[in-house]
Amino acid sequence: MTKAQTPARGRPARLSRDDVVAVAKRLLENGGGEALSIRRLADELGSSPMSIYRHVESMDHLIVLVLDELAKEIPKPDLPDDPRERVVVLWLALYDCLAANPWAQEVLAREMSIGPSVLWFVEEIIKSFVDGGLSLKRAGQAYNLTWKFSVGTLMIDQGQTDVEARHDGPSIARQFMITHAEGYPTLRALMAEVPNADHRGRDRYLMNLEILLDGIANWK
Amino acid sequence: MTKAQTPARGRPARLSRDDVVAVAKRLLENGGGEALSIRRLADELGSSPMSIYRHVESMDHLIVLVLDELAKEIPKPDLPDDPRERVVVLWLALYDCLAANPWAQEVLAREMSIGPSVLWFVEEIIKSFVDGGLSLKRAGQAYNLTWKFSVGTLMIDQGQTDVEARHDGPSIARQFMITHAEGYPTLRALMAEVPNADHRGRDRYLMNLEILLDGIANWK
DNA sequence: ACCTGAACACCGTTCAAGT
DNA sequence: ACCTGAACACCGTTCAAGT
Repeated sequence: MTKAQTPARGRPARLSRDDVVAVAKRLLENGGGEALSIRRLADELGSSPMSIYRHVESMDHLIVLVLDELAKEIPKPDLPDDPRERVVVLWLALYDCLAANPWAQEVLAREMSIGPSVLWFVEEIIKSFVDGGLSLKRAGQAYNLTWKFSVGTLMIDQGQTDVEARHDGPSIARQFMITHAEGYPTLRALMAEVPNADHRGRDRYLMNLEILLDGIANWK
Repeated sequence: MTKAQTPARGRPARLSRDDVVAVAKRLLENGGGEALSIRRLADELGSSPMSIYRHVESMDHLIVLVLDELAKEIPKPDLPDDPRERVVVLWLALYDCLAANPWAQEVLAREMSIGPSVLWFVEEIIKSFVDGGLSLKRAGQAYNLTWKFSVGTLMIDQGQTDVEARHDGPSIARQFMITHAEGYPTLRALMAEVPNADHRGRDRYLMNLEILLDGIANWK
């Protein structure tokens, strides 16, 4: 009860950090990365921009807090006995959460960091790699590799979806590609054989993850 | 000579698209992603912000043009006979260019796209996968997988470096991690065994790429 | 202790006008 | 055809003052 020892003094707090973080999260959920700003947050809370800074240090700090709030909500999956299956199940849980919350990727790009609440997943993934036969150090490296691959996947897939939505149609980049493929026979053949190739989505993520795990299993 | 058929009319152009793109690139090289803005660009060119829009459609369009300018400069490596070695050499050339130009990753995160000038690399990588025994479709998928991994690597490594530079010291996220690792035995053991684990750099990228290629070679 | 208003130094983009 | 100035609707953050 250390808190009760300090008697209430000065103006009573109308806002709390939890309020600020909760509203920030709601703004992101409703309007994506662009919807979050200190000023809009203050509007939504009926306060002045500066009152936000009583409760969080900066925009960067706020982002870390919101990401952690999201991480808390990820349902912890049942863990199979087989270590490799466990890695797949754990990564799919993280993938599903991030894929369902595109704003999280946007803010991940702004401040590349994770809060304490994902540590359960990190712990279980590394442990699974160890159970699968890797040394502790190798398991850490394997975790790092799967993390890089997962972030790359989410960023690129979401980035493509965003660009398509903005220009309603294939992105500027894909148009460039189509227009300039003439000189490149393999590329042209590929575009002819699979013209609507789409490398996005959960199934493709799973397939690529399995390839990665094959490579890791083969580690010398 | 179609151009000469239109006689010069109206005010002569003081700016050109090439000028605009060149100065934008210089701003990025000197000051990173934050240094590029339409207004600063106009200042640097001695013009008003609006004159930029005569030569590029928007900020997004400008970013695509600057990235393509960078891609043009990537030296094309000598290609070994062995298809797998070829893939490694090609990806390392792309990695080296992007690792040497951190601003490119920042703008890659803003507008996820590539211009026509990287197509030579894409062509050669996909061709190498085909030469290595993959079907055309599989080769396209393999390219996409290595691209996702590469982008993830660059983003995360650079993101970590940025955050460390801003807070001069371990990032907020890493401090969270250290503080909260108590409940997680594997994590704690890993931090004790390799306290200064650094997963960044060219050697690690190469090592992970080889793991990926092992997994791809194992494709059923 | 907490909150506010005004200000600083910026953004991308649009509009109507100038040469 | 190309460029400009003024304006619109925003940013994050600092400072000094109010309750």
